[in-house]
Amino acid sequence: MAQSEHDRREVADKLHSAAIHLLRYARNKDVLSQEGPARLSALSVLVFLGPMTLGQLAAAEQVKPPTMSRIVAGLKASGLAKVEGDSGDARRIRVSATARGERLLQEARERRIRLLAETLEDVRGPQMFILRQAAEIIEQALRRTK
Amino acid sequence: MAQSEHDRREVADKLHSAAIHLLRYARNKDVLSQEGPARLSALSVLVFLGPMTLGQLAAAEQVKPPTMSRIVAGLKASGLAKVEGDSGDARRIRVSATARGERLLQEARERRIRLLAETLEDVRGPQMFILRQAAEIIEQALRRTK
DNA sequence: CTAATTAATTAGCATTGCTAACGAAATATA
DNA sequence: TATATTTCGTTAGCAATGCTAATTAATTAG
Repeated sequence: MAQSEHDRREVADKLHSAAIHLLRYARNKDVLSQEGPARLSALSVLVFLGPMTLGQLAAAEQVKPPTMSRIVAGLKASGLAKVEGDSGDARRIRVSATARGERLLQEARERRIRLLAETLEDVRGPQMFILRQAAEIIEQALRRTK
Repeated sequence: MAQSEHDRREVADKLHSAAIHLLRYARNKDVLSQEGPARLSALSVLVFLGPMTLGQLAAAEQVKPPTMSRIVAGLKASGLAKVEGDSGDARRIRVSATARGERLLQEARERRIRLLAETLEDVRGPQMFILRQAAEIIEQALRRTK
């Protein structure tokens, strides 16, 4: 069954709106970590995907290298990430999360998730299943597009 | 059937991640409008909820008044919003979208939606239904929490 | 009529996005 | 091999967006 263009756009619009509202709500807790959203996001990439070069990190975060250069400098200054030279190519650097960075990220993540979970408190079993599937469908669709 | 705390957190985490990725992807097209995301978002509030004071707009966007003051100044400078004195309380201002603001917003919105709709191209009927329901469940849950 | 509150702005700071220009290192080519 | 090109990261400088503190003007309370 082919989906009509109209249906797809309507769902796209609703999803976009819901995503904005969900993140705006979750954002409030990130303030507690004393680190900005760009740094937390980059840190989470380092924690979950492991060490990588600055360019790879910039690509993963979809920002330009100069932007990531400053984000990494900030993480380094806060002791959340460390930077080593790449063995084999002296132009590259190897960025990785420190133990403190991993801890801080898990805490920030905990807070966000707890906040969102409270919001979902009244959502019942079948609806929870729908949400779980929806998240999976979205990620798959985005992966395909990339 | 009571949802376990563990399940709720897992779904919250997945939704958070999916929302981040979805918005990061959609963001790219907003560049075309030559207006930043904060201005487009404020403009959309004006377009869909109608004229309001600066304080109301700040509250709707969950930012502080000085931030909104500058956003409104930007919109005004671009001819996308206009500002009038409030009849009855000279401290207040009445902010509203101009015709050009409405047009630009619809165009930016169109681009975003079209981009996301393309991403959902391969999503079939039943899954589309899940996404539609998910968006609704999220909005409802957030409305209850607010 | 004064005092307190409220609405918006201004000033100043930090973060985060960009492009342009640069330096250093690696790779391709003549 | 020597030079040219490409690649990687940084620096400099701009704009947008978030904040708090302090100011101004208007309204409301006492």
